[in-house]
Amino acid sequence: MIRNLTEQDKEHLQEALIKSGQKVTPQREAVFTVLLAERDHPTVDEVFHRAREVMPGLSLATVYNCLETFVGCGLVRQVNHERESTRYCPNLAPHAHFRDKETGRVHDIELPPEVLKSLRSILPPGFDSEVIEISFHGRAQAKDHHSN
Amino acid sequence: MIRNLTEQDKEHLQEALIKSGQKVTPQREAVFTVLLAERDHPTVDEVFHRAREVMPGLSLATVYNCLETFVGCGLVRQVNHERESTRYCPNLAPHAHFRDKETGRVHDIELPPEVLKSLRSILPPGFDSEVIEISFHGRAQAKDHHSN
DNA sequence: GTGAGATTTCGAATCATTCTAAGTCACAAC
DNA sequence: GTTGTGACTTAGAATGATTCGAAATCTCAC
Ligand SMILES: [Mn+2]
Ligand SMILES: [Mn+2]
Ligand SMILES: [Zn+2]
Ligand SMILES: [Zn+2]
Repeated sequence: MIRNLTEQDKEHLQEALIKSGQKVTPQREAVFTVLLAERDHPTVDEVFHRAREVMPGLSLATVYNCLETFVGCGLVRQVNHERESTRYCPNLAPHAHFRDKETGRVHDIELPPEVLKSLRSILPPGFDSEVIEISFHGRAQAKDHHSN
Repeated sequence: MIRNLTEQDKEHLQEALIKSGQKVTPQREAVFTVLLAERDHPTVDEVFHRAREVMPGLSLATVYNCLETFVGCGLVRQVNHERESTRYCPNLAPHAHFRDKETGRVHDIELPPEVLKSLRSILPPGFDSEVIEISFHGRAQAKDHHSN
């Protein structure tokens, strides 16, 4: 289920952590591994339970800490939908999120550069945006449970 | 500070409530009045304190109830930014939100139909979205504190 | 005016997240 | 090799926005 990190992913993790003056720890590796294993935007609690299977002593606080660290060094994004638990996404390409009303599942939606550009263009002069979050909410036909 | 509702706004409120089988109450009128008075996307707590000035016995639970009712009958929208308290917006035109990193203020950003359309177009077949939320986060030059 | 149902109110409960403080660990300096 | 330092992890308590439960009050059709 939870495969190990590829060499490439391991380097990605190491580089990002070390570049921001932080250490590579077994807990961070385990949490990062969980995030990359499935692209289903897990909650903290879901990450916690998955990571525990491979590292039984891991604490919930540490999962919170790891995820915060990853967000801080740009390894993952937080995804919020209304008042639900925060979810985490390791997809660094620009994309929107679609939350399926029925299943609760969150899907990545590719965001072409020209659409991103047209979105930025609606900002009046003086508004300078660093982050844009786009989220859809509705029904998705369940064609493929591996889709993201 | 808090003006009374115009006849038009009052009718809007009555119509929406009655259409969905609910009653017009003094509390609901007070909360709605507060929402329309300033377009600054207040939190529940802010609505509560403003409405209290005009109706001292009003309870926080009722403010939660009223706002939930209004969202249910389409009179206002909820606005969420990350993990912060939910804010409320009476602007029913399609628009995006811009949260100013420095002031915390939330501004409405007009959303032209063609941009909305280009956004919808990124959804793959089978994805049917009822709600799209777009939020920007960054710095805005404070030209006009009345802007929304 | 009455009664049924909706609404309001207060306080308690929930629950995701953050905080605190103590225990571990990695590793550099001596 | 011991020791010191700072970063990291851990368990549990605290926080705070929101929701729930139950009793009191109001509203409106009859
Ligand atoms: Mn689906
Ligand atoms: Mn501003
Ligand atoms: Zn994603
Ligand atoms: Zn708005």
